[in-house]
Amino acid sequence: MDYRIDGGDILLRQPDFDLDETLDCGQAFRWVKTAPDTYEGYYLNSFLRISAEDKRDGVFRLHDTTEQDLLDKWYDYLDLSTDYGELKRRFSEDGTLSKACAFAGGIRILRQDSWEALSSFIISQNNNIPRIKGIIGRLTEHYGGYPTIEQLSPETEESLAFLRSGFRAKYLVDAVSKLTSGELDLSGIAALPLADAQKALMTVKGVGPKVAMCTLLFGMHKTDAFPVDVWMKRALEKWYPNGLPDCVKDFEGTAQQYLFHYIRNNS
DNA sequence: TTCCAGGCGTATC
DNA sequence: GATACGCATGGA
Repeated sequence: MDYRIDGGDILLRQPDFDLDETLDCGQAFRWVKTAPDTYEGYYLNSFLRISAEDKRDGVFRLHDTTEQDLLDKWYDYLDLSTDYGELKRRFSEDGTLSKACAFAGGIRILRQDSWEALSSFIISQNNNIPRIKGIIGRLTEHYGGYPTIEQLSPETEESLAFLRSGFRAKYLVDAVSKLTSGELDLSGIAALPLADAQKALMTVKGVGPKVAMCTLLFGMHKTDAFPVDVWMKRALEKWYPNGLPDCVKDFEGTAQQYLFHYIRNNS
């Protein structure tokens, strides 16, 4: 990791990283673009303002933060240990993926909190991104931050009406119930093989194959988890009717993000 | 106004 | 196991 301290900020040199493509691409819903090339958001309850200082050289300014926070939080959250240049070289054996990686080469998979990912993607189903952000915004405003499972445990479908999340409220309540009772344990699920983990998550009402895969990919950093939504169905029909190419092995989810962004912005 | 959204539960065959 | 349909809400 290439960084230096600059007053109260950190200057980070990081190739293969674009703020729009990573923080505003539908994998996380709490980042707000507050100025050109500037985002503000949270990992759990840690706030960060990050801006692109020099796009050509891939230099970013992490405002009002410390070396300790970079090493303890943002290094993991922004997945700085992964060499995306190497991954993109692997993916580029495939013609379509080569174009997808060239189209948006600054995508990274954020390592989000598992509960935030599970609840966010429950909210995301049959919904559009602006409204998903609105519901999650009301959620965090109400609790003064992203609510923990414990904070949500007294809530009911009726008491969550302020979210205006529609039929999804009862699904949140069921997830909280199963996690509070111990019937379900996210850290335990993270240790399971992919198919078993997906099956366990799907015991929650409102969690189907896609939401489970999103939880595994974005909330547990299972890079082989491959969420198939309406966009990926179109991509698979169009480009991969006979299955994914071998070059994505173990990183199907990472490849999915490039393909998702590519087909979503080119059709 | 009408359509549709990073799906899923349920009913039916 | 496959397929059809309804679902809360609001952005476009």
